[in-house]
Amino acid sequence: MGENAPSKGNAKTRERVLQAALDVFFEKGFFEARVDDVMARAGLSHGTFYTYFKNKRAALVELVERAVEALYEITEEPWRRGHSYLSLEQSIRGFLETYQRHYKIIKVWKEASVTDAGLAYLWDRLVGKITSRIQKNIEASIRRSICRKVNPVIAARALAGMIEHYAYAMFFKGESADIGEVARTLAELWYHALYVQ
Amino acid sequence: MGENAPSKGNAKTRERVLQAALDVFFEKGFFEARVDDVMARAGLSHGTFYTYFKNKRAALVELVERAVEALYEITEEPWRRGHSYLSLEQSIRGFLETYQRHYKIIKVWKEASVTDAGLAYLWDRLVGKITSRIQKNIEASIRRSICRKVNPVIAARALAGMIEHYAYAMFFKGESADIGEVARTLAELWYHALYVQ
Amino acid sequence: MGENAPSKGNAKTRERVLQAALDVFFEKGFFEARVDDVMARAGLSHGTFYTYFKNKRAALVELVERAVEALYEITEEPWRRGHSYLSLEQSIRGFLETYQRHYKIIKVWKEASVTDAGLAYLWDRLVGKITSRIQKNIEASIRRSICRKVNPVIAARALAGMIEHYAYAMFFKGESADIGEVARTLAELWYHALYVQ
Amino acid sequence: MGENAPSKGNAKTRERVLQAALDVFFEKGFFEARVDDVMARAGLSHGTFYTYFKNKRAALVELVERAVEALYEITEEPWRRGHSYLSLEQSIRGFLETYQRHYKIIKVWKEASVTDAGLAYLWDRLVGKITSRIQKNIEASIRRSICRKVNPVIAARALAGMIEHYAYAMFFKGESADIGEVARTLAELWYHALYVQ
DNA sequence: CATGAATGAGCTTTCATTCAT
DNA sequence: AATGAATGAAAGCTCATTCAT
Repeated sequence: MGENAPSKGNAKTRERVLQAALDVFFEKGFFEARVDDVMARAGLSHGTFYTYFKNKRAALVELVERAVEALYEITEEPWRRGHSYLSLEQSIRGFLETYQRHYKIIKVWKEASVTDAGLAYLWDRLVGKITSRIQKNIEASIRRSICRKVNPVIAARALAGMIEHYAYAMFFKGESADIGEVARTLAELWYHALYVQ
Repeated sequence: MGENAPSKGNAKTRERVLQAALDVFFEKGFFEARVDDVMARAGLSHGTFYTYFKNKRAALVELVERAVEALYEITEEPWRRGHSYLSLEQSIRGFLETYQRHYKIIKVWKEASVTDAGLAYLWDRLVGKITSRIQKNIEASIRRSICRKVNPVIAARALAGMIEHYAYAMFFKGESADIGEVARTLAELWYHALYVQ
Repeated sequence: MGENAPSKGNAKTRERVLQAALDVFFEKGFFEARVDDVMARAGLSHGTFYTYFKNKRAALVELVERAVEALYEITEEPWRRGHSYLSLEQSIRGFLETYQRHYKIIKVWKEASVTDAGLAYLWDRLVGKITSRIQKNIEASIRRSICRKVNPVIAARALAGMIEHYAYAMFFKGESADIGEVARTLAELWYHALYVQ
Repeated sequence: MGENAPSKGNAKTRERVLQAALDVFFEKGFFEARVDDVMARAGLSHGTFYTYFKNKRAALVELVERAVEALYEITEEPWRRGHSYLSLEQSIRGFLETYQRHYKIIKVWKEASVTDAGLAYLWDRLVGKITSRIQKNIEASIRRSICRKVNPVIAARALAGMIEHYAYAMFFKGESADIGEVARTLAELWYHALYVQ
């Protein structure tokens, strides 16, 4: 990306603009959102936006980059603690909670990705990281014969996709919202899909 | 939607415009596509577009509505022939093939859905139809005790989402493309996720 | 230059826009002139400008290119008919008249050249063409010993510059405006500057 | 002009700003130069500019006014020592050297004059002073019959313009740069253009 | 029906200038 | 005196849509 902001201005104002941008992007949609709307929300003048960001996209990119860092935490811990159903449920729940914590930026991010290859790539890379971790897990399990002999590439993508898709539907389509039960059910499906018994 | 085109004009020309619209929307993206581009592709003048469609969106809606009809075929046949692994694999394969057959309009549709609630609703309704059918299937299976006792709403959404997500990634992100193997793996995951043994 | 206009639109309207552009550029100056001003003068809407020209500069370039063609006539005929004082006077008078005929675009052209290297180049090329013709003339005259032994490069530039400078001052600074007398005096200076007796 | 700077602030800082302004105006052109650029060059903050100058133009005007004083030296000495070819050559050479010594501000000045009547007037007044001195010289020479009977107003303007034009082309268009030879040739042309023998 | 010239609302961006600190 | 964040007027340009021919 690298087209980020001029390093001018006041850090607090910058924060104010970013927060306003996130809110407005989320509420009106990134494409519908006007720089004017953002700055009105921030209580600043239109021109000030350009003290901090090259353009509307640059503000989004900065928001996304911050989220990326936070979201990488998802790819770190989980799946480490064995392949028990329990650890799986905790991992899935963790994912859903992180997703929820960042749902505003995720919504805007995915919206913008539709016409912005750079942003789409960032998302795909994040998903890819998670997926390949799952894939390695499956491969190890197959080697240890505690898992069915499925194509690990396809299986990893399918199961990761199942979770991602559900999270999206749950938070943005207003579907079943009890994270606990969702995590339990998804973990159960996942567990039995792969593991014998 | 109800904002359909006046049924004026020559049917063949209308067809020509629609086909051009589909191609251009697919290639440039719906938002980037200009009415100009569409009509240049159709070999007609810019203004003629508005003889057939109220606006750019109306052409897309018409394309989507046609696809909806065709896509309902997915919701008809499958899952009917028992709950064998085999019928599942055939159903999934059928879904993937239908998805592939309509991939152009699906791509545009999903792209536009991001900022167009009406189009998003149409997709959700289609998915909902499939999902509720799956849900009923699961409920029946549970009743007949041939299936784990999972939350049928969540499970149906998750598994339907898994397939939909995979199809999207496969056709639009250029991932693993051997439909046969994909269908086999997805069916296997699904089958074991739900059915005992 | 080559960044000219879209080949769309009506030829008469294009002409109307160009004429309005020339007038407005001349009156307000190229930099001060707004596309709005031009189109108001043309009695057309703002947006229409962009049917015909990529931007403000493109309209100027088209005006300049037309002038260039006309101005090349200056470089064709003159200085051919011998080196008599009379032919010199006629040539200078011809130059001044042509300059006057195109004074509007010349003023705008020179103004814009200040910050536009492309336009400056076009003017320099035109002047260069005239100058090198004069230079060859001087060289020939020296060879035939009917002219003083001056550096022909410097002399040609100096004399061409003298005429160009005078034309500019005369038409834009409101100085002595009797073309006949000016041409006679300039010719006399030029003639004696070079030719013996 | 009369819009001069308030004589506030520290004289050394003022000097620093002016020097930076001259350099930046020269390098980027007056219109392209940003107050930001000037102050960055001066190693001062943007806002400080307005402690010393009312606006961007005021800084240029101050630079020009200083140059005007220095340039009036051109109008003082020369042409005094008789009408010999030698004194003429020395005068022209002196002009070229003075022009060269101030070439930075002259370039900017002439650039800005294109859209700034006040600055154009200052230049014209300077040129006018030189020209009228030449004119008087010619008139005296005609009275003493050592010079052809030309229109002294036109001749003075033409010859002064020739020198000015050449200086401009020489220093800003990168043409023939040996001042000695140029002065010699220009003096020769001028001398014979006017004086018999 | 087809045409394509004309429209104009609406967005993005720039930067000289101000002014509280 | 110096700072630099904030301002906001102003301009350029795009393109979906209209409508006279």
